[in-house]
Amino acid sequence: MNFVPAENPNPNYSLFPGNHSDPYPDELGLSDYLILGGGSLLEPSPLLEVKSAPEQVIPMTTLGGSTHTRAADAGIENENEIEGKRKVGKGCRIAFRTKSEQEILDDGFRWRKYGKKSVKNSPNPRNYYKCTNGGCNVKKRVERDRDDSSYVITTYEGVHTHPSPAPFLMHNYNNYAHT
DNA sequence: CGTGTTTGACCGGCGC
DNA sequence: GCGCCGGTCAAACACG
Repeated sequence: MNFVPAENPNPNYSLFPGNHSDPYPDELGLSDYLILGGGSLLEPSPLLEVKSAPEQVIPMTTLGGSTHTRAADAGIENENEIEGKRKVGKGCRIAFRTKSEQEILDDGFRWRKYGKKSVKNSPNPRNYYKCTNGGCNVKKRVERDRDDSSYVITTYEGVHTHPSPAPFLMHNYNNYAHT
């Protein structure tokens, strides 16, 4: 059960950019995130556009030329790993690198685990989740940083076609995401 | 019984 | 064509 009542919100809620007035609350350990998308891809989710430190957001189109960017910090070795597989119209992807003991960062949505794979060059497995809401195709994958296992890398892919089931998030969704 | 997890099988893309 | 690799499927299982 990922649902958390509004009167007792999981602290991890605040790690999600849409849930906090400051998307980089250092005291909470959120160190970085990337928006993997833009350019020819679909528009990023309005929910994810709530950010105040644009210098830390690296559009996919700028990642290719640099030998070492925050992409590497996030455990993404090269542009192929970012652009690869699904160059065509799969929507926005965004990766968070979060310092956390927990691997499951409750973002207010309900996720069903559908796979687990060990990845090359990493001692840590990667877990695959789908949003359980019918018709919503959003996926996320969660893995620990290959180099520093105190960090969790969470990658979201797609845009939710529905509001969060959590009232706490609903407020933010209504504020930021409705068009 | 409904819902979510586990886990090996399977599949498709890519490089050689 | 073959093997590697990342991603997904689905049957079995666990648990309320």
